Amino acid sequence: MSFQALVDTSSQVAATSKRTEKTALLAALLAPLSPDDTVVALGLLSGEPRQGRIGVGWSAISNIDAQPSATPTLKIATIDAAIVALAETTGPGSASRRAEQLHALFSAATASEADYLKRFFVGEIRQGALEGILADAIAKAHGVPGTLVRRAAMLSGDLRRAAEAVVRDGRRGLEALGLTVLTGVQPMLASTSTDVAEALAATGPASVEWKLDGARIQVHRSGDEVQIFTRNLNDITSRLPAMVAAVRSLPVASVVLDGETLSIGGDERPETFQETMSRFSQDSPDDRGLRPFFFDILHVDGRDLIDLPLHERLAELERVAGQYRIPAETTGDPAVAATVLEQALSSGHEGVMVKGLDGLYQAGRRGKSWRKVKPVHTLDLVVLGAEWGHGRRSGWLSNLHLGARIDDASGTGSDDFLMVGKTFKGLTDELLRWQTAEFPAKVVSESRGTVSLQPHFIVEIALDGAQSSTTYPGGVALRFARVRRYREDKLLSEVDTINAVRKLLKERPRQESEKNDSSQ
DNA sequence: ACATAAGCATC
DNA sequence: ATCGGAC
DNA sequence: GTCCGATGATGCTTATGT
Repeated sequence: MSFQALVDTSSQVAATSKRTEKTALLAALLAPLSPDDTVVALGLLSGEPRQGRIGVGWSAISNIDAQPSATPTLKIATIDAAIVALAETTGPGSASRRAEQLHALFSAATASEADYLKRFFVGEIRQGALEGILADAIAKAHGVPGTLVRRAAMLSGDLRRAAEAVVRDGRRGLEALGLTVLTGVQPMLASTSTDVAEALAATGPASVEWKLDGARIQVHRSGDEVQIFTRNLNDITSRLPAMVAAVRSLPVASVVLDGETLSIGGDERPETFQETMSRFSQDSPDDRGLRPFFFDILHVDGRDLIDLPLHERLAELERVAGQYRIPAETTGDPAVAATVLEQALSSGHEGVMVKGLDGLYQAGRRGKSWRKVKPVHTLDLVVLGAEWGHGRRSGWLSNLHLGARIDDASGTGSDDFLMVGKTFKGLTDELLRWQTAEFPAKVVSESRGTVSLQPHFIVEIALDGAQSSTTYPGGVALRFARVRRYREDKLLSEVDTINAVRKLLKERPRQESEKNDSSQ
């Protein structure tokens, strides 16, 4: 593929917002593929180049023409900041003019930047970047059903594998791709329900399992060989030696398990998510504080289990790894499920998963037979500022800076506020229009895409909880904050206090000595 | 040598 | 992660 | 039902700046 064709197509892909058009453009790119080709398909990523690093974004393209095509590989590259910036900053003009601009920028990139980009752009697809569209495009280009491409990609954990298979062997090659032990499978995801009754109504009789606040793990074992993957199929085997040993001791020759890992304290209660992440992310770790909890099994001793109903998989899981099973109860009764939820919460966990007993393991899908249920908190907070949005939100004030009220012991009502987080979620186009129209009247200053506002607008925020923070002045930050609605009926004195936010911090269990102290 | 920022990961 | 919008 | 795009907080490792 020529550089020019690449630039032309990427510009077009960047310029259209219609999924079908993107698919068609990419399919045209992929159609002339032969097994000897190295082909570059373009994904378009969100975001803008980080300040001072724009030069990095461009040098990628200069290397693409030079890629050797020694092996019959379909290479899918994603063009990140380069194409976004190309579309947004160069304005109208011929593709060749844009190409010249790009070349000028490439030459300004340092050697390390170019090296980084080679790794990043060529031969790698960033997780989640337009994969659906790319899968459709690949299917279209080769005249096979999209579902086949997707299934192959999910089970082999990698769109590139599926693409290679169609290019080389057509439909038959796709159909031959399946679950392979020691190769990551895209994990099944869950949809959300507001309460256990709603979840059970959707699933029917279910396994109601504690939802633990840790990191997803997928464990493969074949003989003595063990591989552990994250949710995005990153290989973290070397970071978890104790877990590898535990898996080696299971009474099987080969197995694929799905679960969660987190840090559990001496009192058997979970540590904070931050603590878990600290242990989980360290490169030279002692992972003994990290415990595995498994909730599914995809393969055992030569048998794939993904197309068996959940209750049969759970029976296998119990047999193979019963000691590591996540706490769960099977029921169709909402009252029983509610009790399980209460137990999970009072034990310090996040909520429950409700999983239909007849459901199959739908790799990579947000299965309707898996529902997560977590309690939702709400707070009334004040808007301290807002940021101008990007992409489809450009021209609108989008991301809100949220403040909690400082408690006032004098009782006269304070109007001082501490920032506790930001959110852009939950805003409809109508709300974006509204706040973009209303906020300017209260602006006190503006700099670098952020406007500061007098405390005036009060907004109801839904959130999952709070976590300790070193970046915010009150020492707490919101977790997964989203806008519910504006509260024009509320007074500033009714804004929730910083202490109310702090109460949402996960409470650590008290030590025995403290319990004794407090009872005196 | 040390401090800060970028980049990527988890949720 | 979550959410709204587009398909 | 799915996918995409726009962004949240935080921790660790590595690159860059002084």
